[in-house]
Amino acid sequence: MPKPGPRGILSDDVIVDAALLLLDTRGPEAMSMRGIATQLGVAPNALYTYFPDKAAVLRAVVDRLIGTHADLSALADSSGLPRARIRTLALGLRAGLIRHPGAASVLLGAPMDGPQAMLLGEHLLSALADAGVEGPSGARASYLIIVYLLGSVALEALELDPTRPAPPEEDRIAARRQAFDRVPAELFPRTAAEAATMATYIGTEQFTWGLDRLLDGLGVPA
Amino acid sequence: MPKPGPRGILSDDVIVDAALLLLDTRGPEAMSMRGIATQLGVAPNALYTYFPDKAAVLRAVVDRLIGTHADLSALADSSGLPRARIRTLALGLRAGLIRHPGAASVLLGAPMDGPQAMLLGEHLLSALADAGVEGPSGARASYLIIVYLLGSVALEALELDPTRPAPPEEDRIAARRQAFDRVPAELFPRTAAEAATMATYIGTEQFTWGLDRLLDGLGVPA
DNA sequence: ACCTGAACACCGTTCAAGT
DNA sequence: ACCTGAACACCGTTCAAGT
Repeated sequence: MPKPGPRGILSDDVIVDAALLLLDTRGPEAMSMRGIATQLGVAPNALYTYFPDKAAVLRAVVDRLIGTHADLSALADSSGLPRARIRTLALGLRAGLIRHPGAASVLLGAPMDGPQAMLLGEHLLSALADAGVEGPSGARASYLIIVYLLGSVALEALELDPTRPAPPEEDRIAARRQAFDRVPAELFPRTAAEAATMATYIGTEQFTWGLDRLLDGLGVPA
Repeated sequence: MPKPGPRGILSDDVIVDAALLLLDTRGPEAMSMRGIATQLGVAPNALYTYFPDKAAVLRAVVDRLIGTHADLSALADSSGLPRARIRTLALGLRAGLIRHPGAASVLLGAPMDGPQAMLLGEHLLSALADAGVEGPSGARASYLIIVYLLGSVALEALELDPTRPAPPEEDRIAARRQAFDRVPAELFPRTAAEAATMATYIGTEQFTWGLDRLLDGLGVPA
């Protein structure tokens, strides 16, 4: 326990690093102000020099996740087809976020108003405009895509253990299949009948299928 | 502080009632095991006779919210057009959930595997089948609609004060408009240009627009 | 400005005990 | 089976103080 005073260890970035490490290794509950401080070898209240409260730390974590996993260069590459660019962005961002099994509860618990989130929105509007979806429709469409992306990740993350890396997709689907096979067909006949498909709700395949239906509905040409 | 022993006050339902009351009046953070117990005039650990842990209470709260606000009778009424039935269900459920400003964080934090959620899924499959969306596509489509619904509510709830009833929609849109008017046009030109539409992201209008695009993409006839 | 020590008002959960 | 009292190991945040 050293004396008080500047030690030159802490910064916004270092605090977000420590928060993410805790999130990935020990889950969202471990991402506490006290936990982060301990991780950094610092008193709990030292963090309050850099962030006004825990909510501010969470917002910074959200922006970091988006900045790290949203491939804006692919989205911005105007030589590619707009639909392909949007698909690449969405599939990559989803995959990156799923790799942080505890991230979903943070993503939908803190507003996406950081600089990286704004940048993502800007590029998305641009790609949609290239696809002919412009003006108010473009704005609505970009929000719709974000809602779908975050909603998918959140629902999928509910079945993951936030304290460990996500298992291979086939294992997760097999686990779901077992769960749906136990659904009583007398009470829920249609659910039971589609148990095999229900099991593939999660995963890249369902996400891609839904994204394509969405882009169809938005009139983004294939 | 009475003596220990049965008092005939507690039950699963009464505990969920108290949890919802706290959620609506004092926000998700107030919905604690200790808070619920105090609300019921009972020792904190008394709840553990009825629920194994807090997560189980949250699952029960989620199922109650769905059961209360999902109008299954309208969805099941096979005399109506399938698309209209699905729209009525989705719009009603969204409106009901938004009325609990703190509910979103709970909805996407606990799995939707309760009996009311299963029943909703079953009816949704049925309405989609009536619209010609059957088999695996029907299963995928029903999940897509749920993702959109919950994602919308969650993102919209981020801007609400969970400790107070949601203000009128026009007030919320006006507040958003002011926020978007402050977006620097040099950094985010497209975002700034669409500020007026961005402000209407939230609300019934955006939700309805997105739902219709979704149903279009799913091939549900209008 | 940057950090510590100590404290305040909370958590979820468990364990032993009483009726 | 149903409930209490007391305790354990935690939280976020604030305040006064030291460098």
